Parts: sequence; C-alpha cells; structure tokens
Amino acid sequence: MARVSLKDLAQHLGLAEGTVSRAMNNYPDISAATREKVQKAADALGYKPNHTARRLATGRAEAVAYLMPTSRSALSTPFVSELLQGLGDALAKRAWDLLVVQPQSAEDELQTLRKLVASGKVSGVVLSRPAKVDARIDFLKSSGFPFIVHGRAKDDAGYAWYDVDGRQAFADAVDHLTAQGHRRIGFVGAPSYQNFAQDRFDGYKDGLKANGLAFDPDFVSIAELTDEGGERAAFDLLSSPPHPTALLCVNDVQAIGALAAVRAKGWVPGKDVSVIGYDGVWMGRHTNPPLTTLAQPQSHSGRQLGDMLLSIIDGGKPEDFQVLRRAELVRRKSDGPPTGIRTTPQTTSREETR
Amino acid sequence: MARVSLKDLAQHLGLAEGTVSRAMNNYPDISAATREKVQKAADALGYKPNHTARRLATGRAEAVAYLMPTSRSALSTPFVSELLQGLGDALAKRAWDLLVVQPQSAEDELQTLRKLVASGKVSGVVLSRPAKVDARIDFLKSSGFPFIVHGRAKDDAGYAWYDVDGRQAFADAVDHLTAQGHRRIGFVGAPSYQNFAQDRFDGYKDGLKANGLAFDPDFVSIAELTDEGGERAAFDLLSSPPHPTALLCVNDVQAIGALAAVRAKGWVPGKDVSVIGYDGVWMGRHTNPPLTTLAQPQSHSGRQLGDMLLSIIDGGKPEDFQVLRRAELVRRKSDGPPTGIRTTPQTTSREETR
DNA sequence: CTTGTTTCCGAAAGCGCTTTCGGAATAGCC
DNA sequence: GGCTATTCCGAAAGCGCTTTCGGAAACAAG
Repeated sequence: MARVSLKDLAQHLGLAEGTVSRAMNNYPDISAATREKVQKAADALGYKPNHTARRLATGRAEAVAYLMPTSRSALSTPFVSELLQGLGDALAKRAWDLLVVQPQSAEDELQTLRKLVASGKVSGVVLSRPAKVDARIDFLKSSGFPFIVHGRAKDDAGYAWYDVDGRQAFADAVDHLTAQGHRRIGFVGAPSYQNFAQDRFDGYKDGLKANGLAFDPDFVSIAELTDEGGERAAFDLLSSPPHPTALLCVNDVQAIGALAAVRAKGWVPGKDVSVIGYDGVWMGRHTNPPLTTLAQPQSHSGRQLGDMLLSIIDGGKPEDFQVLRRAELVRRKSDGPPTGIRTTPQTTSREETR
Repeated sequence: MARVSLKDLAQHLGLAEGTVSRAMNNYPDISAATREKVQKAADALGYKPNHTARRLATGRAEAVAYLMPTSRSALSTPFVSELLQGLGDALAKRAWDLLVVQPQSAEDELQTLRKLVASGKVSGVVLSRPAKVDARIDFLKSSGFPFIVHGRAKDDAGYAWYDVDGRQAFADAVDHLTAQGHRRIGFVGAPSYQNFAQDRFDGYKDGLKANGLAFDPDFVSIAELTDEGGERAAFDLLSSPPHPTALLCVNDVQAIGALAAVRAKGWVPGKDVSVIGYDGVWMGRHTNPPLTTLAQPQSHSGRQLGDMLLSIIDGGKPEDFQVLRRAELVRRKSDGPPTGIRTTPQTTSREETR
C-alpha cells in the first residue's frame, strides 16, 4: 500500500540504488540478466518512480505548459479544448505532462510567464492568440526558452508558429463575393491588437484592391468577438444606406450574430444580404440559414503544435517550425448574388468607380 | 541571467540556507528585520524558488490534475475549457498547478489514474462524465486519494461531486410539455452507461408517470452525442406513426440535430413538433428556430469544483462536498402546443389511456 | 601466468529546497 | 549579578532519484 521507493526496490533485490536506477533507465552498463530481474521486481512490487525526484535530479522538467488566453470571449472555448487534446496526444508519446497555466489578468500575463520559465516546472510553453506586437513572444525569444505559438504576431520571424492564413482567406472571400456580383462588401471585425484580426482585415482590403473596389471605412465596423458584438456591428453597417450587400465577419460567432442582425432588419440572410464567417465551427451547419464560412483545415493543430514544440526542445531551430495552412471556403446558404432590395438607388461616393 | 538559487541568496546575505528558506516561508522564528532583508534581496536578485525541489522536500505536490474525458464527442469541447478556466481560478489563489491528463484510450484510463496518484505529481484529481458504475471512482475511493467528480455515478455516496439534477429537469420538461397539451412525448437519448444519460432518461419516465402517461419504448431512441446522432434518432422517431409531437433530447447538440430532422420531415419545429434540449449552450439562441432548453446554472462549476477539491485536500470529508444544482427551463421558439398535423388520426395503443 | 581489456556493479555526491534540533545571544526576573 | 526564558539563527539531515567514477571480477591476449 505504501509507496515503494527505489531504495525499497534495491534493498529487496540486494542491489545498489544506483544500479537499479540505471537498470530502469536502460543504461548500457547493466547486464541483460539483472536488467530483467529489476524490471520484474519493479512491477511485482508495483514500483512507480517519483517524478518529482526524477525531475530534480535530472533537471529535465518533462512537461510543457499551455498558457490560457485571458480573454473570456465565447469563442475561446471550443478551440482551447481541441488544442489541449492535441497537445496531450503529442506529449503522451513521451509521457510528458501538460500544465495549464492561467494568468489572472491580461497584465499579469508576462509576470506569470516569467515565473513559469524560472520555476523550472516546464521545458517549453505554447501560446495562443498573439497580439499584433506581443510582449510574451518578445520575452520568450530573448530568454531562449523553447516555445511555439498558435497564430503569429505581426513580426513572425525568429520563432515557431502554426497559423492559418487569414489574410489569404479573406482576400479569397472578397473574390468569391465580387464574382457573384457584390460591389459593396462590409467587414465586421475585432480590435486589431489581436493580430489575426488585423490579418483578416488586411486580406479584406487586399481583396477589394484586387477586384478594383475602393476601400470605404464606413463599411467596416469593429466589435468584440461575441454574437452580440457581431450583431451590433452588422446592424450598424446595415443601417446607413447604401448598406453593404455582403458582410465578411472576422469569425463565425460574429457571423452568427450578423445573421441575426440581417433578419432583424427584415431581410433574409443569403438572399438580401450575404454573410460569410471564418473558422468553420461545427455549429455553422445549424444556423438560420446555414453559414457559409472559411473553414480552418481539420488537421489537429494541437497535435502539430505539440510535435513541433518537442522538436524545438530537442534542439531544433525555431525558425524551422513555421507552418502556414490555408483556409477553405465552405459554401452553405448564407451567401448568394446580390438582389436589388430596399436599398437607396442613387450611387453615392461610396460606390466604387469604374 | 543564470538561475539564482537559495544557496546564492544565502551566500549573498551571509545567512544560512535554512534561515533564508524559513524567512521566505514566514516562519515565526525569524525576526522581522531579517525577514525583510531577505525579501528585499530576493527580488533584487530575482530569486524564484525551484518548485520541483520544494515539492520533493515537502512532499506536497501543490497541483491537481484534470482527467480529460476520452470520448471525442463534439460536446465535450465547450464544457472542458469552461471547467478548466474555473479550476485554474480556484487554484490560482494558492498558486497551485493544474495538470491536464489525457488517457490515450478508455481502457487506459484506470491505469493512467493509478500511475498519476502513485507518481506524487498531484495531490488531487477531478473527474468528469462518470459512467453509471465508474471504475475510476471506485479506485479513487478505495485509495483514499482526494478527488471530486463533475457529475456523479449511480452510486453517489462517499465521495465529492458537483452535479445538476438532470432527472428533475427532465421531469420538469415533461410537465411543461403536457401542460401544453402534448400526450406523445419522445426521448432521444445517449447510451446509458453514461450516468447523466440514465438520469435524464429516468427523469423523463418520472415525468410521464407523474402526468399519467404510459411509457412507450417506441418513443425512445438512443444515439451518440452528436448532431447527426440526434438527427438520426429524431428522424426515426418521427417516421413511424403515430409519432411523438414533442421530443426531449438528452442535450443541446442532439436537440439541434433533432431540429434538422423535424425540418427534414417537412414540419416546422416548435409548431408541428416541439423539441427541447439540455445544457443551455450559447448556440441555442441561433438555431432555427431558437432552441428551448434546460439550462444549467451559470455559476462557474469549475471554480466550485476547484474550491471543493482544495477543501478535501485540506482534510475535509468528501461526503460534505456534494452539491446538486437545478436546471432551469429557458423557453425559446422550439416548443409550443401540439397542432393537429399530418399524423395518423386513429388512436393506437401507443396513446396513453385515461 | 602476467598484463591488459571489458563487463558490470557499488559508492558517493549531488539536484535545490525544507525542517528539526540545538545552541548562542539577548532579554526578563528576583 | 546569577538564573531561567525567549528570541533568533546555523547546522545538518533528508526528500527520492540520477550520474559519475572507480574498482572488482571476469575474460582475452601474450
């Protein structure tokens, strides 16, 4: 019942502690015979090594931490556990531990990180949702501590990251919409200190330019990353004529709010006003109408992040681990060609020229 | 730059290691003067205690583990991160760590747990989604290791848990439906080895009995906990006349699938067939139509679980920490009085008598 | 049979911190 | 001023494991 220690095991076998330890760790200077004897005795007695002691002795933490996002935005929830599962899988191969670290506030974040790397509790950390310029990344880079980020900051050089190309995706979306005949395309976005928000916004502008449409600041509205946020922003955009005939939303949860806004205006989403989201969340299939979206690739990102981080801890160069994936447009029912609806007919300066 | 250890600090101060240690830990036998001196020097030199060494020396792990559910059912995702956040908050007060442990398979679970408690890595664990009879709980109970479970097994005695009363909730839902005039109420459920599924099913039956309705096995269909599962199950139920005029679904994601099934039959959910879910997920407001559901109380369950677990680790009796919350019916648009629709008119034995 | 190699294991010396124990120094008391 | 109480700190002795180092035993070579 009581924990059996290495000493107990050694005593039981009549061997020295060190010998038993080396046997358990497959040192080459242990004869096959005794190694086997040790193994057998070990699981006969139910010996389970004390990880803490091992860590102290080796100096290897054999654990990595995931720094939880501090923003409580509804959206963080689905992707966090997805990521955690993947990380867990990756770490399981080596029987490493996964720590979840939760800063108590956004300001607290850097301090938490400092303590974390200093404590020696982990040998690597994974960050997510970087800001455009992210102090956490700067600190980690300068400290030389192994880390990887899910997403990337504006400056994406010199560290490891995994991201999907939101900029490209939004440019694609504009292409798609203009191909359908839309000329007034709105953007409902999130505060751009979050780098992904900036990326997608840039993609939106790229798309306009590529299609010869003028950028009109009146067609963009920024809100928080919730359904209500999206709804409010969309409602605003739709309230001053000439309103956009299509809305690109920075993510699906905002898009879902936007759908509600369109209906609130008495219009039907997908007919009168097109709405396109981003993420490809499961729920999109069940909205009213089903949401057209830019879906992230299904590949378990957590798994990849974990594997990459492990490689870096093993000595890999962070710069060698930067992967950019492409989002895919999945068409459902919330987009379509623009229809001539209750919109002010006169062409204002907001209309693109050409 | 290099880590500064206790020894360094002591040397720098001209004090003994032990003295410095006691000063840092607020031992009463250290004079206020030196305590202060030590504190100052500590953060001047940037001393951060090595947690691993501390753990080894004290034998206290100062960490708890969350055992991830192995089922990949879509639903696990939202609630996992919610729970993690709450746990993190609770642990932050003591600066304890949160480990996320992920068994590689369901069979592996018990073994993982064994290793976990033996390794000394944590001083408590939290489980979720217990089975009707759950080997993990039995093991933990017999081992005397501190733990708490989110939900509860069929046998809920002798350990700590936090649960919301699904049985009561489903009985309430049946009341609600019969009050509206429904007589044929279906149940789409999940495999009942999951205790919560059994609970809710029992509540459904309780409700029928309380309202003088006969239980009809043809009105229940079991499927996996996904939208497709719910859709298939609901479709089946609606395909053999006389079909139920209302569907109680074991959770919201199934209910969302059920909504789709109703539409697929050419009916309109909430009018021709009522459907009610369970959980109160955020998404329910945006389905078509918005989903009536039995919402779990908003109180951060993770936080509560954490606090309770801490109390138990401190020596509290597990039996003293059992909290049962009540779900609340939030009415949206997916339920209403039954309408006489394309249903076979003749009263079969399936109709309740009275 | 000596010398030189290998093979295998025992014996320490930590890893960085905590905690008990005892004793020096100071204070309190008659 | 002697004596007992306090106050405060130093000095080990670990916690359970790893890892280096050296040497005994076994083997090979001359």
